[in-house]
Amino acid sequence: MRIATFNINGIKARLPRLLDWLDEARPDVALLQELKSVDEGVPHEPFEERGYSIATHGQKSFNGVAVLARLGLEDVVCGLPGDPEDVQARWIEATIPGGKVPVRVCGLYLPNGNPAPGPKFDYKLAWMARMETRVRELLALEEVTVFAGDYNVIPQRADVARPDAWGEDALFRPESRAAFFRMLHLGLTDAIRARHPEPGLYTFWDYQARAWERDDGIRIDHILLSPQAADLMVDCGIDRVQRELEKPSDHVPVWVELDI
DNA sequence: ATGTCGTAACGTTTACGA
Repeated sequence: MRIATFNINGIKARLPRLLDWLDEARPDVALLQELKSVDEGVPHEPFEERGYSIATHGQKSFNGVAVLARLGLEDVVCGLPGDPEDVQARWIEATIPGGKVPVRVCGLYLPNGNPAPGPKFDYKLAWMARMETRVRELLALEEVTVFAGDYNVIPQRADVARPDAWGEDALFRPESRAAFFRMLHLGLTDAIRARHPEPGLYTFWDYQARAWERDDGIRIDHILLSPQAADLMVDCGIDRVQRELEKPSDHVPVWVELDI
């Protein structure tokens, strides 16, 4: 089973690109971020034609997450638990049935947090604390669980082309990285890092300043695996070529293949 | 050239978020 995450930066602008990618990469499960649309603005037909069930958690203009799965979707949960006041659409969970064992997938779009310090940075850290609580709950079930999405966190210096340019940025500040590693150290495996130790693996290049042409990238889209999922990992990778196509997202897909 | 996108708003341009 191949599970991919892709921050598409706008479903309306990216639909043709997204469908081409689905036809070519054919992931069994796709977790999408930054729909930038309400649920009604996301067409279901093109996905259903391709054999996918779809669940969306949208919001006008900003954020928005979705999950697509060929084998169907069960027990969909929208929104990160822990704060009923939080209206931002950044979290979706679903169970994928049909394999040897069911897989629980969590798709997330973690807050950017800039400028830091400030209220947006406080929101990011509070959101990460809530996510840690949810991760603890799901890990206690000892199931095959995948947490994938745009974390807006650069874990280490090896994950950024120009580390010194990101020193004060919310994506690279010590508080953000510490919160990321607190979750990782609960027993999760960073799929890409487990299999590809080399530096220079990026998932995002800014549209500005010819960042792609200069390979001035950062690794912020991550797939974290529960121990039961990590034991099933066969391969994983970053779909870098997506960045050089016409009208690309500023992110590229990241995928993992599980033996299930 | 405050550099690039995507989205929404009474919109042929501006503001915001990233």
